[in-house]
Amino acid sequence: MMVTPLEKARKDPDSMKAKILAKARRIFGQYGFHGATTRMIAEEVGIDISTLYYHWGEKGDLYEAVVLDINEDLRLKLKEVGDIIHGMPADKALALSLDIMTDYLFERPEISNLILFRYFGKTRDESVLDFRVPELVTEIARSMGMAKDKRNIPNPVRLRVLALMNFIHNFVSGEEYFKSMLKVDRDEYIASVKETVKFVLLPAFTGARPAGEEKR
Amino acid sequence: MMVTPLEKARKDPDSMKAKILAKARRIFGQYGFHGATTRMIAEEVGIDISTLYYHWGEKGDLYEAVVLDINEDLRLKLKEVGDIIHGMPADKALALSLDIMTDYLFERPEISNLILFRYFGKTRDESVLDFRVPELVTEIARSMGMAKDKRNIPNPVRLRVLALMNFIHNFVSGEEYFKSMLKVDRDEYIASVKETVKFVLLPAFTGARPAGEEKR
DNA sequence: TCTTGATTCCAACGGTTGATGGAATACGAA
DNA sequence: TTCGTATTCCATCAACCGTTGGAATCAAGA
Repeated sequence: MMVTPLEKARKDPDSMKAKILAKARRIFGQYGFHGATTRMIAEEVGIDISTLYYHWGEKGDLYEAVVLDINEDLRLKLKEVGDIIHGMPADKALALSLDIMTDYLFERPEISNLILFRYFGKTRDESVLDFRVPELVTEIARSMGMAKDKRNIPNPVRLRVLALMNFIHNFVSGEEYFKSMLKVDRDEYIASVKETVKFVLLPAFTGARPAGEEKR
Repeated sequence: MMVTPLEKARKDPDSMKAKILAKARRIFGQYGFHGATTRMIAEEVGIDISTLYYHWGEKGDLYEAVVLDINEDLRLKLKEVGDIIHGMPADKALALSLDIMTDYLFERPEISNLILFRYFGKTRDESVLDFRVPELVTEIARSMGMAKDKRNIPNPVRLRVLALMNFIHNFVSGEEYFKSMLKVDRDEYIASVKETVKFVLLPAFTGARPAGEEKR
């Protein structure tokens, strides 16, 4: 059984492979594929650039590993959330899921950054570093009970799930920009985001009215 | 009175300055600041790279011109929409605004791309190429009647307006990715996006229930 | 026609990037 | 110790980047 470098890194978080991967997540997340350089990453880890190449091969391969790594994190978290909300009424379940995921992503903004980069940016060479978004979308739709046939999620539902995920990603990735625009600190900002997320999403997805604002 | 290169280009759309600017919008939008190269832009226009430098100076200056150019387009369009919906009831006004802006942005996806790049990406050198988002947000909040005091928009309202704009930008910028995920063509995709936009946003912002889905 | 200025291209520059070969170093097995 | 393997660093490469000087070309007025 083949063990990939990524599996090794995830198994032993103290290994050099894992250290490089962790820094690479942050740098790629901040600057995107082209904006990040292998030298920046190596310097961040405190190693020579050739050590980085020794462990991860070329830049594109490291980037791919980062993408897969983040995918796996997200998958695990979604599963965890799915277990927590299991059996709850739909409106409570959604509100709680949104809060948990918002907190989680604010702790790991590279996840949101990288996913949005993947959606919106083109890479100069047309590599196909696939985020497993389709599977994640299916997973969410399933655990939120948004589709009757759990196997075949209809397109409108898919789009709504995407909208829901992106909604949070936007606020996480745009933190610096939006924070300075609103002139609030991080804690205030996160609280406001949670409020806004629920204000916009709950009515559409559960029929609940937001708490006493926007009189009809 | 000083006339900036940007003003010249906007005044005479057949000029070389304007041609370069138009291509630069698309390339910067697709690849971001670092992903785009001056050579790519020059090649797209069909000119030598030094001609580009003759007209626009260094890369950062061209990028700044692109940002300002797009800002102006967006401002004009928002004003136009503001006039159209003037006097309409809130729910009709919002629905119509969303449809118009969605169509508009799908015709000029570089706008959405560049705005999102600005939010989410860092540039290696910390230039402050400001999108006038705060002013645009104020403008929208005002014309949608989302704040009582038109001068001082409260933060929660600002965040909701941002959410509203980003909602559309996401689907416009992610077109390629999402289209292939849903396996639909462009027309179908745009129609679905419009539907989703209204499905999610109308309930929260106007209290309307989406048309006959999601029972209760 | 000659002149002048604006425009365009060719050729090249220094710096940075991704990437590699090979010499050191570390370290456990024998 | 000696060997062998895994790891790290130094030095360097070719390609590409942003940028510029200067020569050629064009357009229009004198």
